[in-house]
Amino acid sequence: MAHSHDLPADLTRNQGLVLSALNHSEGPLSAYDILDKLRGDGLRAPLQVYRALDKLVERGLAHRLESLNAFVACADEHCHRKGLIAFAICEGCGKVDEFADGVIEERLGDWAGAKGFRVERTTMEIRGKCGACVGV
Amino acid sequence: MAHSHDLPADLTRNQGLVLSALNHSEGPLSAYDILDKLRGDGLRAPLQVYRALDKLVERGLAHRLESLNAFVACADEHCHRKGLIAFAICEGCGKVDEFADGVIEERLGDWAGAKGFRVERTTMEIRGKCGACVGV
DNA sequence: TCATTTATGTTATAGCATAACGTCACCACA
DNA sequence: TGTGGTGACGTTATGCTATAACATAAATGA
Repeated sequence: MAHSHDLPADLTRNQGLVLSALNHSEGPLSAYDILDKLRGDGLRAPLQVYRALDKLVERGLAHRLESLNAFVACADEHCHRKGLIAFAICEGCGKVDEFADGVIEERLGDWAGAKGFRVERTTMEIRGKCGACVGV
Repeated sequence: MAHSHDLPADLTRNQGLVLSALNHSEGPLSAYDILDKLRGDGLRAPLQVYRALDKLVERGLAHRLESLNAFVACADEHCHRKGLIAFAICEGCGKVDEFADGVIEERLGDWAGAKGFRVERTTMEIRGKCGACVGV
């Protein structure tokens, strides 16, 4: 759902515009979708959007969905969810649900420990139909 | 590691060429990487590669790595691994390790059940450094 | 002050993926 | 025998996603 929390005060203009576009969207947006929404605000080039997205993702204010090549605002109001986040993406309505699971993270850690693999980041994306769309 | 198992007999020429290219590669290949390797065998257009990849992925003989926009041969010799597969991608050497974890799958199922979400497929990709590359 | 860093704007280009068309080989079965 | 369906193939063109390279300007901090 589109939510209306205030943007962090220290965002730059472009970062603020991009985050705001994501916050007001019902679902994920591609960088080019965002650009189209923000042409009226003076943005002209993909790079302006990508640069803003980089910063937002870095700060955890937005997430990249690898399987869609698209971005969503972080669902957590105050945005400090740590560790592995999983996304459930509905193919019906396009909405994305975000959740964390300590057990999954732990299993992953076990596997990595056993293999000597140093985990830097993990993407976990579930595709399917959400409850509302299954009923149809 | 490049391995040398025989290809399934019922692959078409293009599918065989593409799978063979993946089998002989140390790491993931993009569709265009594959195309370049196979120009000598008569392939000319990206679509020829993408069509073959679609079939291979559908049959579980190859996997798509969403976070790389690239593809790998399935690591399982006889290729019938069912359910969720996780990939650990080394940023150092580029190699990909493939594993399955029943517990993770179960946790996912629990979450989905509680939400009424019908899971169709899941991608799980871990980025980091493999044991061999951490030491460096 | 002056050097460093960070954000910005712009053009051009690289890399990934599919649309839309036509052809051909194969196979089931009337 | 032939006829229709299916699935692979080949080709051209195009669209979507992402970054390189270069220039400018503003903020930071020793």
